[in-house]
Amino acid sequence: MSQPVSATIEDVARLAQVSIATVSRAIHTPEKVSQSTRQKVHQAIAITGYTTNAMARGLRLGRSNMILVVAPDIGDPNFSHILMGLENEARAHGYGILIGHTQNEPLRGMEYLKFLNSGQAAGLILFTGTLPFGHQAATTQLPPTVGVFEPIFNGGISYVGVDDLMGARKTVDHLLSAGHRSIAFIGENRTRLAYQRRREGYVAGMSEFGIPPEKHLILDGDGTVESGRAAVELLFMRDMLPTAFMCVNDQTAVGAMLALSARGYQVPRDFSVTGFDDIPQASFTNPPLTTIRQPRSIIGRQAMALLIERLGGAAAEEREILVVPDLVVRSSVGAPRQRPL
Amino acid sequence: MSQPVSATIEDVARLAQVSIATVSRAIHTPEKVSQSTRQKVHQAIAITGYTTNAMARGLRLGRSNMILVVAPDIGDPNFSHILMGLENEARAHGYGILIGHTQNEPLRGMEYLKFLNSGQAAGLILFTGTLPFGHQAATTQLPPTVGVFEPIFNGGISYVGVDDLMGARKTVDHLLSAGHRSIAFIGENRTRLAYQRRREGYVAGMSEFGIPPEKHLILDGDGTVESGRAAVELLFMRDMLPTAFMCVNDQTAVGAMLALSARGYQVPRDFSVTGFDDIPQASFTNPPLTTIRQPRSIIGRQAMALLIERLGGAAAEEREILVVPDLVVRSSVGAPRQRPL
DNA sequence: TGCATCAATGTAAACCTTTACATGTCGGAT
DNA sequence: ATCCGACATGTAAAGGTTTACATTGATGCA
Repeated sequence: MSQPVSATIEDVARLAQVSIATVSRAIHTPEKVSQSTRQKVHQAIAITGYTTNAMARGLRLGRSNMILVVAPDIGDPNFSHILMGLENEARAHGYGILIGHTQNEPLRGMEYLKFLNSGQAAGLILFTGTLPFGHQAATTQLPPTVGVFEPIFNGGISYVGVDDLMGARKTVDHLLSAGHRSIAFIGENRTRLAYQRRREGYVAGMSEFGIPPEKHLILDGDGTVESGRAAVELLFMRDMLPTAFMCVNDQTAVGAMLALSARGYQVPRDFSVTGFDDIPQASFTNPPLTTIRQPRSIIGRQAMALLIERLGGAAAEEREILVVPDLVVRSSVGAPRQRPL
Repeated sequence: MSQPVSATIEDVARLAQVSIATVSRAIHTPEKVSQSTRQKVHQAIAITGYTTNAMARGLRLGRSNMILVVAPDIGDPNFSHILMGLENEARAHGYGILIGHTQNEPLRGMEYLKFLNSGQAAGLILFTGTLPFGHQAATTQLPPTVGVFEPIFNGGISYVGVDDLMGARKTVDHLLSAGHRSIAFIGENRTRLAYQRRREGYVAGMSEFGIPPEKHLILDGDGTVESGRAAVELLFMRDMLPTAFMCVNDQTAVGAMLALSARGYQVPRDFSVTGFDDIPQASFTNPPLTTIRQPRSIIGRQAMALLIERLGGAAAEEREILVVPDLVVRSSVGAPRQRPL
C-alpha cells in the first residue's frame, strides 16, 4: 500500500547535512563525533523518526539480536513462567525472543534449525533434555546455547536448573523438625534426572539426621496421580505405614492424599504429605499442599543472562547453575500421630 | 571461534558452476531453470548445506518472516494455549514468532515497536484490548495486525475472539433444560467487553425462553473469587434466592461455591453453579465445575491464518471472527431443589 | 539465409548498515 | 615556516540476497 516507507540512515544524513557514516557514528560511538554534529544528527533522527533497520544491521554485523527458545510444549505452565524470566532479561539487553516448540517430536526441532543456520537467531535456549536436532548436527554447528531445567545430554552445554537435591533436603528437614521419623519417599526413577536428585536429597537428609532410610519405604511410581495413590495403597497392604509421605512431585502427592482420604484418614492429622514443584493446583488441594516452589522466572532470568554473557564473547566453559528452590508451607504437614491408627 | 561460517549462495554457485542468479532461481522459481541445472544446483546445496541467509533476504525483500506477538502477560495460561495455536499455524507457513509482553504497562509496548519499525517483524498479533503503542502511532504506521481475544478499540483492526454471547446462551440453555427457571447472573461490567457479551447472552437466552430476567437477580462483581462469594451472600441477605447461579467466569463461580458450602449447602443438590473459561482449576473444584471451554488453540490458529492472509496481500477490510466455545459438563449443575431450603 | 522469438543464463544494481581507510583541518611544537 | 598528531568527517567496500535487464544460443518460420 502507500506505506510511507520508513526513514533510512540516508534520510537522516541528508537532513543533518552530514554523511551517513557520521550518522552511524553519532548513534553507536557518540564520543567520536563533535558535540554540534551530534546534536544536529539527533535532531534529524527525531524529525524523521528513524530506526535502524535491524536486518541490514544484522547482515552487516553477521549476527542478530534474536534468541531462539525451543521447548517441548509451550502450553506447559512451567514453560510460561520461565519464559517470562527469559524475556525480561533478554529485553533488558536489547534481545528479542523467538519461540518454537517441538511437541516432543524430535524431528520438529529440525524445523527451527533454519532460524539458526540462516543467522536469524544468535543464541539458543533449550528446554528439552536433549539436543533436538538429530545427531548429525554436531555441537560445533550450534550457536551459543544454554539449557534450562534439564541438563543436555549430548554434552558440553551449560545449563541452569533447579537444585533438586537441596529442595528435597529442605522438605526432609521440614518433616523431621515437625517430628516425623518414619518418612516414606514416593519417587520416579525412569525419566527425569531431576527426580533422581530428589531421591538423593531424601536419602542424604535422612542419613545425615541419623535415620538411614529404610528400603521398604522408598517406592517407585511414574510421577502421576495414579501412581501416588497406588504407592500408598501398597504400603497399606504391606502394613508398613510411615507417618509422612514425601512425594517426588505434586501429582504424586495429590494421588497419595486421595488414597488416604478414600481410606478415611485425614491429612495432616493422621499422615503428613509433601509435594514438589508447586503446580497451580497445589494451593487448591484439600488440604493445601506443602511443597517446593520452582523458582521459574529466576531460572529463566539466569539462563538468559548466561547466554547473553556468552554472546558477548565470554569464555564458553561449561557451567551448571543451580537455583535453590523454596519450601512453601501450607497445611499438609503436621505433627506425627501419637497413637496407633 | 572457528565457526565454519555457513555457506553462501556464492559457494553453491561455484560448486554448481552457475551464477548466483541461477541458484536463486533454482530455489524460488524452479520452472525458470532447466532440468539439468536445477539438479546440479540442488546437489550443490545438499553438499554445502546451504541455507538462505534470512537477514539478507529480508533486507533485499523489505520484509521478514517474523510475526510479533504482544501479550499483557505471558504467564497467563490463556496465553500459552493461544500461543500454541499461533505458533503451529505460523510454522506451517514458514513464519517465526517473536514474543513480547507488556506486563500491563502501556509504555512497555513501545519497546516492541522497534521490532516493527526496524522491519524485523512483518505482522503483529495483539492480545491487549488496546493498541499498546500510544496514540501517536497512527494505524497507518502499523504492519498488518490482528487482535486476539479482545477487539481493539482504537479502531479498524480485525480480530479473532470467542463468541461469548453464544457461550452464555449455551450455559443458559443447559440450566433451563435442567429445569431451572430462577437463574441469577453474577457478572462484571467494568473491564472486559467479553463479560458484557456474556451478560447479553444470559439476558437473551432467558428472554427468548419466556422468562424475562429479573433485575434483582443480575449482580455485578469484579470477576474475582471474592466477588463471587460476596454476590451470593448478598442474595442470601436479601432473601431472594435463585435455584442456579450463572457466573461470568470460573473465579466467580469458585467464590459462589465457597459461599454456598460455607453456609452448609451442597452443589448441585441445593444450588447449581456454572462458570465460564474452563480455567485449569475448574476440574478440581468440589464439585467439578460445569463451564464453557475457551477454544484457545483454535483461536490462535485462526488469528494467525487471518494475519498471514493479510500478509499475502489480501484485502484488509476489517473482520471479526468469533469462535463458538463448547460447554463442558461436569457436576455443578443438577435439577433445581423441589422444596424450600 | 535471415530474422524474430524464446528459453536459459549471466551481470549488476539495490536493499541499509557499519567501519576501515582516506581526507581535511587545526593547534602546537620545533 | 614546517611538520606532526589529533580530531572530525567523508568515501567506499562489504555483507548475502533477489531481480530487472542484458546476453547468448537455439529454434521456427518466411
